[in-house]
Amino acid sequence: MPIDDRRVGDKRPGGRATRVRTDVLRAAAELLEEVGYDQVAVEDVATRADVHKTTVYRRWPTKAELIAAAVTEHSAEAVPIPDTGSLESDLQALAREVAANIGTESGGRRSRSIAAASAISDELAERMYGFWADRLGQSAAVVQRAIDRGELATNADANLIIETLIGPLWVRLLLTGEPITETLADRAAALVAAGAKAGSV
Amino acid sequence: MPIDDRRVGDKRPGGRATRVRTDVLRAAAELLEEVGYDQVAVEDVATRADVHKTTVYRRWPTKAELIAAAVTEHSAEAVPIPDTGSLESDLQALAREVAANIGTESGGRRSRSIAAASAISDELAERMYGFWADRLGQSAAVVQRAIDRGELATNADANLIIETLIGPLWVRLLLTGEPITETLADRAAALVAAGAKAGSV
DNA sequence: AGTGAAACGCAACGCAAGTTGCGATAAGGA
DNA sequence: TCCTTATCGCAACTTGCGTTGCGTTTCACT
Repeated sequence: MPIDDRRVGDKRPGGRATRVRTDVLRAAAELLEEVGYDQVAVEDVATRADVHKTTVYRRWPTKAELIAAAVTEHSAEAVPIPDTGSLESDLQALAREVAANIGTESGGRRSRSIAAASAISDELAERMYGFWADRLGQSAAVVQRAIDRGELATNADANLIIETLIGPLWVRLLLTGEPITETLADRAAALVAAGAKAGSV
Repeated sequence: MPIDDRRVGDKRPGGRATRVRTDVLRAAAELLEEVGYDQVAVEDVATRADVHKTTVYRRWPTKAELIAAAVTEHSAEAVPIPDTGSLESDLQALAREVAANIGTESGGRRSRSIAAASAISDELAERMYGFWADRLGQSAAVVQRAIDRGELATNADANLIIETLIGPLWVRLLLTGEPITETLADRAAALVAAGAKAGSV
């Protein structure tokens, strides 16, 4: 259970406590993208945030908690859900978005660390699961709109379609290590869109 | 670079050295499936294998190397590539196979640890990439056969199709944590098969 | 059987992660 | 402004991973 439950609206929203919190999370996110989860030392995070090691450990009991907090803080920012008018282009936009996020050197390192979190501890895994279920659930809206437009049958599996769309990107990131390009995103989107439509006939 | 380059045909294939090797790798694989990567202590592996901690460290310089060796040893065993006569059923068989491997409690823990390896060190990641590239490359044969049969266009992207097939399974394992069932495998196979055929028109 | 080389067991060590107690400081309200 | 409380800095400590040196055992080959 994270000690860090400070949010906007708490007792001291604008004081030192909040500044320390944001500084530490930012430093953690930076280091994560630079060297990867395993190479991140909590003490280095503290140093970069101009804070003492003890302070970090008091807020986030373990390195895993700290990284999880930093990642969710960063990723919770913007989740643009495309609405271009057709399933193909919506899926393409989604896939390109994911590819842009995990396809870069730093983004890849960050994303790999996220995935690795589920292997660290079951408790941490649960937190990440909730995060992703929510995020993919939001993306599923494009499928629902396609159903509403009559592009897909009413029984189309929105979750499966989204999971299958981003699947090859994550497989490349975590398993084969092959490059994650915009072209790949486009092809995956075309493949999944075609399959979804064909399957819903 | 792993010290462990002993193979069948080496200097002392039947002696203590080989027994130690197999015992340690088996113990490591067991513990990995029981508690997950992060909770595996090298000393515990040594104890379970009735071997001293030092011996393990001499063969495998780091915990990551040890786990990687244990995993590849286990996974390199059987890779049945289905050949049922149609793309749909071949993809279904492949997906079911993967689902059976990563869908169980222990298999899931093992697979998560494999994926986490790419976040541990770049060197270790390279090893795993090679392993998976080879494995998925073998699976791509079913797509090639479909092309040969005329089910798919000659320019069908075999790698993409395989990556998209297993994608949703791995996404569930690593991101959303949702159950990985045979039904899911069947649906993913149907979706990808339909998409591959539609896209190749 | 004997012999050199390789591998193992054992104990001790170095090092970094994570913890704890206490004094100092900053925030919010009277 | 003053006072209470929460938070931080600091230093010392504990713990466990990974390492090293050395004596002992086992293997493969005469």
